[in-house]
Amino acid sequence: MDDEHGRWEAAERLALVLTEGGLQRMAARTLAMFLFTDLQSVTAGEIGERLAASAGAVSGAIKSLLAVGLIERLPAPGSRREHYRLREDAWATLFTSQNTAIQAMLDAAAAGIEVTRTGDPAHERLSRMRDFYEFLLAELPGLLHRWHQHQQSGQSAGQEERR
Amino acid sequence: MDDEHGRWEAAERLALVLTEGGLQRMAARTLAMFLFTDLQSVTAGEIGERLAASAGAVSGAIKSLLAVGLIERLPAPGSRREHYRLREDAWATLFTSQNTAIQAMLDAAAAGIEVTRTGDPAHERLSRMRDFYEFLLAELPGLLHRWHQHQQSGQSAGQEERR
DNA sequence: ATAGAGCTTCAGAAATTTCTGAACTATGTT
DNA sequence: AACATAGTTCAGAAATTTCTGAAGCTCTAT
Repeated sequence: MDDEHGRWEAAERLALVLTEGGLQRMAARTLAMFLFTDLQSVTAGEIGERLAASAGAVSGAIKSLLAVGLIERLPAPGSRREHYRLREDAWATLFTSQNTAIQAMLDAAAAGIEVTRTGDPAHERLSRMRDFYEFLLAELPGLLHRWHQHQQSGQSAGQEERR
Repeated sequence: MDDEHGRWEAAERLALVLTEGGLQRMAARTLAMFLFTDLQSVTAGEIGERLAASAGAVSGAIKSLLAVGLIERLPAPGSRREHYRLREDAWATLFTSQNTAIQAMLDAAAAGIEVTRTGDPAHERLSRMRDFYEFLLAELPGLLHRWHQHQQSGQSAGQEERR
């Protein structure tokens, strides 16, 4: 533990996983940095320095992470530099963002059902697809609810610090 | 309904959604074609014709769809052309394929926990991340089980007929 | 007010992904 | 056995994504 080299290597590895998952490259690296830093909050400059990226690239990454709600801007301590940090519910948010993908699939299926005739193979197939995504969408709220309960009931990794 | 133009437009639209979700472009278009065709099975040639794509591109797309288990090769009727069709459980498979992504996140978190010291902010953050993905992974089997039950009990979520 | 640090935007460069076309392999037909 | 059709592979072309660097804007402190 406490292996500085291993830490950033692990961070970059996580960034790759996030990229596969659909995040843009620099956004993924930035998110990983937020996770692996020991600072309570970081500035754009610090991110750029650690990732060896231009200010422009960092700016874009922060913008997109803010947009999807994974990080938040801290009420400025009073200074020139903006401070950001990972949001408390970042993981649930990241997971939930797939709801929109599921809804999009549902819509696509519905559109297909509209333009095909009842009984046609395509119509049947699309109906099954719609059923699945409808089911999935209906299950998600309960799943997140169980997560919050699970969290409340003080499981492992419990001791939070505040700031 | 039964609008040939609208049908393929809807198919291409679904392909875009699938692409956002991480599928390669041609694989996504091919999968959409499998969904929207009225044929019970299709050949590589038919796909290439409909999508106006080269045989090489189609070959690659089929290969990758087979690899993730979304389509299957039909026991050749006896001929030269290979026939393929969408697998019955394609949607559950597509959904489940995210399990590997979740496992990858879990592994990345674990790696980070290894190289940080207990009590460090990063260590705490990574622990919370691990907790979430552990929870998620544990929930998935139950969710798929409920889907299969839901399916059995024949409620096709609406006014569709069965076949 | 002015200076200057930090941030954003954007055009063009660089890197990556994706597709085509042609050569090659395999298989069924005559 | 020879031919022809279906499918696969792969190098290079095309398209797309992503990043840099520079210009411009904003806001704090002097």
